[in-house]
Amino acid sequence: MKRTITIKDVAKELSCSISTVSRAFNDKYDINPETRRKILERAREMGYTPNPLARRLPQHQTFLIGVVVPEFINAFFPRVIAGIQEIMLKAGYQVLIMSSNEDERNELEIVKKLEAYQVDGLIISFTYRSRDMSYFQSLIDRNFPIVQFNRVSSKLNTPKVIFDDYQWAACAVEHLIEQGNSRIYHFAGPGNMWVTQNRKRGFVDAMHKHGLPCGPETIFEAGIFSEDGAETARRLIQTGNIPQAIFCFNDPLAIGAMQEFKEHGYEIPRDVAFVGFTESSIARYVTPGLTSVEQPTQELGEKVARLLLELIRTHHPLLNQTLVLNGKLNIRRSSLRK
Amino acid sequence: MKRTITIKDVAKELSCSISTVSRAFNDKYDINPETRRKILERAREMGYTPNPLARRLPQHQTFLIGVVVPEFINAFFPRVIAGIQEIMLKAGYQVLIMSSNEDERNELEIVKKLEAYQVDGLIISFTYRSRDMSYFQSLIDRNFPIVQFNRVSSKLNTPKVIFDDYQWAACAVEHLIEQGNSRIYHFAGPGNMWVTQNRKRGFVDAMHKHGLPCGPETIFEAGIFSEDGAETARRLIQTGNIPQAIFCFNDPLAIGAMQEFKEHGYEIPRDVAFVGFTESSIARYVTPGLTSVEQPTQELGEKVARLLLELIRTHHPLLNQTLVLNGKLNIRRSSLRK
DNA sequence: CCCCGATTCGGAAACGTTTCCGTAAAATAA
DNA sequence: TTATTTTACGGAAACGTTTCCGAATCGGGG
Repeated sequence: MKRTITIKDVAKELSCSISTVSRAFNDKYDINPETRRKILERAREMGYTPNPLARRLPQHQTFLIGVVVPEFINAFFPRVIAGIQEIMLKAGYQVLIMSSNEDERNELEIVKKLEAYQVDGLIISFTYRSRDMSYFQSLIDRNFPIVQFNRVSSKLNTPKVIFDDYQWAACAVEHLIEQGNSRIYHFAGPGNMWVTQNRKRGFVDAMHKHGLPCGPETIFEAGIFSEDGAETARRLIQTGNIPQAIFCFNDPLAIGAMQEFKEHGYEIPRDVAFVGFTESSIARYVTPGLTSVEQPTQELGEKVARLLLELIRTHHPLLNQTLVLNGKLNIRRSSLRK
Repeated sequence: MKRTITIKDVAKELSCSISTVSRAFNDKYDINPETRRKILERAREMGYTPNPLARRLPQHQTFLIGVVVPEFINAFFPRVIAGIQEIMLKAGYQVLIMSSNEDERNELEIVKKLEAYQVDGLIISFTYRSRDMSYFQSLIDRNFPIVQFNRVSSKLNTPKVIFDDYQWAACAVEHLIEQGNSRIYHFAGPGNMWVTQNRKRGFVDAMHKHGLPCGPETIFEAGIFSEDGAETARRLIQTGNIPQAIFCFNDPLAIGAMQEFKEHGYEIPRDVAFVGFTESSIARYVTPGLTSVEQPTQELGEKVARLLLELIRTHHPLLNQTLVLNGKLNIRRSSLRK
């Protein structure tokens, strides 16, 4: 690698001081517009760009923000990240994306790395197992800007952006009820996840509201992957305990379960109807098409990004709100009893 | 944000010089193991971590590498990135992930940003429209370490890691031929992509080898998204020009086309058989399951990362090879005429 | 006891910027 | 004209490290 060309070279070339060159690039008042123009022009010719590393050192700002997600195999998080990038790039920030791979230890390490890299703020969606929040609490105590989304922890007092899981779970279940189903089961997500609780509450309350049974024997902690859905379906089939409809925590769960039922000769939606919760784009491509709650992923990302920017700027405690986003129910064949 | 604790604080606390503290952290020989131990211990107690920004300034190494991918909506690139991270993190590098969103202008801007951030190297997979390689050539001329993968440009003399598209396309087509199909069409990808050419050649050569017709009227430049597949299928259906089997450039194309055929009353694989090329994980969840070529995504990422590390270390021109990876054909119902 | 090499450490320059402070020149006011 | 403010710029410190160079200490061989 050749020696890169620095501010000194430009200063020497134009026989002026480095402070002047710096001022030209930072667009400060203390400079003649004419000289500024000249410097910028000549610098461009010389191929000079300020070294952001050195630049950030005295500035105590890195214009870097860290994003930690539990995975990006499913389409959900990548799309949120796309929304985040959209906003952040415009605001002059770079986004450091890291995946904890659903591993709490990884997660902590990554956050420490990001902290050591002096990121100006952090956007995080937790592992479904994350329990120990003490380190994050200490970060917050040190006034470090953090915004949570999707997989949030209620213990942490930061801005949060979540989807209204409760309402839309209820909506999905009511759709199943409207279709004439009364024996409805719920395949739930991992127990300690916030979203799991909310979707489960939505299920329970919707059932109660219509006077339908929904004891613990109708709720199964299935998990998060399609294999989990298949596994839980298999158990159901073995015991012969088949409901009319199943509301699933997410799409992979639903798709795994549907696959399993189909392989055992059940027809969907005739024998068992399904509703999922979209964290992927495959719902429309399975057969039959999977009715599913759609979340505004891109918008979610943008909201999160804007909140963090605001938090970095003002550190205003009033930002520690919980923003609840709306979605919609995409009705497809898997839930329709025509 | 409170003032962060620096090397000076540690030095003062232990009443030694900052150079000694620095040496302790950099594990250099010029230090008594005993003092080193003490310093490290006390520094940990004080909660000191070296500021990587400042650290990298005199070092002329950032331990940052940039990864530019055209998208990460499909599962393919995220998985490759997972492989890259795996290796890079172990080697002490951070990975800056950026998506060009299939936009050539974006791509160029991102690369310049990454360059300005002094990344130690670049891993890139090009936009399907990327044509102007002059800037990348200039980077290479300046001895900047670049590794290409998947969507590579043959104009650029760098290490490349690609999948053996030619061979596996041929393999996929031969599978269709073995199943008794003779009128086979190809839904190709965007024209200027390297991989498009290779998969197309695989198709053509396999057809020729078995004495089957494969003129230009059997090859359709469909695109890259499921909508493109649906669109192309629609055109075929309108003209009534239906082949026995279709070999698709990728899975989304195949899935979109299958959907379209199904909606028009065709049965798959009875009326039309399908084979795709996996850049996603949905092949097994559509109905019927989509026969598809599987690429070793994780391994690809790891190989790419190792090559870049080697390139950074040695700048050895011998590394400018093209690594060709192997895959496998996952046979599912969409192509089986039992 | 002296000299020399090895070991361990401190001082200071360097990395490429930004920014504070001061000053000369220019512009304005008296 | 002189006094005062404004404008434009240069010098230098600072940011938090690494690293070069030199010095002090120590041990051992002569």
